[in-house]
Amino acid sequence: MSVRNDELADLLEEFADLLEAQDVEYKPRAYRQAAENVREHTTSVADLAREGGADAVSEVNRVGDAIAAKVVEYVETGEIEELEELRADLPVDMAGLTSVEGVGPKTVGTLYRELGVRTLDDLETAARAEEIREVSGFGAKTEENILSNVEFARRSNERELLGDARPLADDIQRHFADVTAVERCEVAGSLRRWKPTIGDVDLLVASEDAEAVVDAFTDWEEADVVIEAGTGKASVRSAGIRVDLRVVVPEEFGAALQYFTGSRDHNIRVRDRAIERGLKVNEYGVFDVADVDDAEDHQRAGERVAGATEEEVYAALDLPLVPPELREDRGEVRAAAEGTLPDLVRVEDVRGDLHLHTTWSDGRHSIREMVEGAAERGYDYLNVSDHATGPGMVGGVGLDDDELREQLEEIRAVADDVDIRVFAGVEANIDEEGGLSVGDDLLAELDCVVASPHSALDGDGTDRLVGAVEHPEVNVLGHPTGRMLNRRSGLDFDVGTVAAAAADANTALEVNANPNRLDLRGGAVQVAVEAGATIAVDTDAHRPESYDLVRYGVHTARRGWATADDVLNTWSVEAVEDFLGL
DNA sequence: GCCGTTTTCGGCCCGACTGTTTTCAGTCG
Repeated sequence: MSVRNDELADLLEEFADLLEAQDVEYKPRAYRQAAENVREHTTSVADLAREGGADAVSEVNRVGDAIAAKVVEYVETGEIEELEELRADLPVDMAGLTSVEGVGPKTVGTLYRELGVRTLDDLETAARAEEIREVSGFGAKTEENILSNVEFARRSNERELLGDARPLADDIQRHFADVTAVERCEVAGSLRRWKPTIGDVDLLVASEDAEAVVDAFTDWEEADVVIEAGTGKASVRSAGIRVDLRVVVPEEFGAALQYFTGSRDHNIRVRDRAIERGLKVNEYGVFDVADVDDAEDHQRAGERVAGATEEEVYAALDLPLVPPELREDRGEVRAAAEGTLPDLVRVEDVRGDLHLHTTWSDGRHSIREMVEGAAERGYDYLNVSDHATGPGMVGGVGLDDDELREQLEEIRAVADDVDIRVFAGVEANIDEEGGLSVGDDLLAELDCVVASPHSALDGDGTDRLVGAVEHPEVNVLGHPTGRMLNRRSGLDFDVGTVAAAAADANTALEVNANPNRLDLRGGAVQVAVEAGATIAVDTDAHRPESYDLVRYGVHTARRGWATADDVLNTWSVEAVEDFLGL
């Protein structure tokens, strides 16, 4: 059983928290940065450990010899001796306790030493017994805050889905559109980079009247709780999601937007480039500090050369604007400097959807309604791809070959009746050996075959997925890992291997736009595109309104550096027919 | 513990906010 990157990253974060609770300096940051890079690494770090040892693991950004050795130790033995010692000194549910708003590693350490608090339950009990306020450095207010935040922490110990957070951000942007003090309002942070899950919603507003903006923010009808409200920033919770607002003056808006969009590693690259040019970049602007004695004297030291817009911030560093989706320190600053940033696919480039369902399987609408919905969006084509029966299909949802033949007739009948091209397809199931759940003769009759894994969604799926993409009748590999965000992590597989096979076999790899999936993820798309594979961005719609989810898929593809040329369903009908061998 | 096209040693981002302090610590982003 392989160890997932997430699991390794969680361990390293626990390491960081335990060290921080002991007042160790600098190491916690090192472990945290290593954890983040392990989590985001596009291949299995455990495999690196097994195949190349500590040397291979230390190739991961911000992972050095010491942490690499610990990763190898964990992969080989299932534990890390030093971590076990730290846990013995501070035997607490660190992740659970620090998930309480306002409770960090140091607080955890103090409350364990003073009150023996080890779990969320202990924390709640101590707060109710009014014991926490007796501890030096704590008071009644802190105790009340802990008590009110424990319950929330218990309910939501996971990150928010992009698909939940983005509509909330859309709503507050509409709210701010009517506030005269707001000159500009943009989403920042990981939400602006369209990460599949986010910690909170970051909003940035340009205004000369910060107080009025903060007031309008806390008055927002969707704000359930005001967490804090200062003169230049404020935080509320809405629908269980934390929303952070920052207000800046217009001439610093671009610099602040760049700064708060991140990622941190991207910003470090940008800052390094500034330093090379005798410039300083921070959230207030770009400053020429070549003639300044002490550039660190104050935040706005030197002559301001940029700040009002992001374009001018990047331009001051001789760079074009880097699209937010690329700001992950995966080579984008170098590409920008060399003028080789990709011309990323856009939502409006999409001309059809190749994966959707109807009442024939588990969809909510008829073939005709799904076709008309696509036509209303202005699509040129769509592929009706209901579930076939087979492994992973429960409750009689999937169609057997006879039913699929029957459905084929109805698809052809509807197709003859409408102006857009309707492909007859299926979503077949990939079994554990990489075979399909539909007969080859029927597959050959269909226009566009989507093959997806729906069962046995753990372990290494490389061979299985290669088998599927090499099947001569398969055109699209649907949601390749089968992951469900916050619920299951899905198959592990070597993206490069599957993508190379897919490129050879003329099979597209799907970015499933459903916000619970976003599968492939951006990092994998980047590897796939580099390997020459074609991408399909599909919504897996079960109703016409779900076609709107396509934006999540497109932005995920953008996170993978995909251009419109890389994405099958931005092509013309004729080009898609050619790809499908029709 | 990590990192380096000025460093293989000596630095590590830092400001806002809150609550507890009576000058600051912890958390968060």
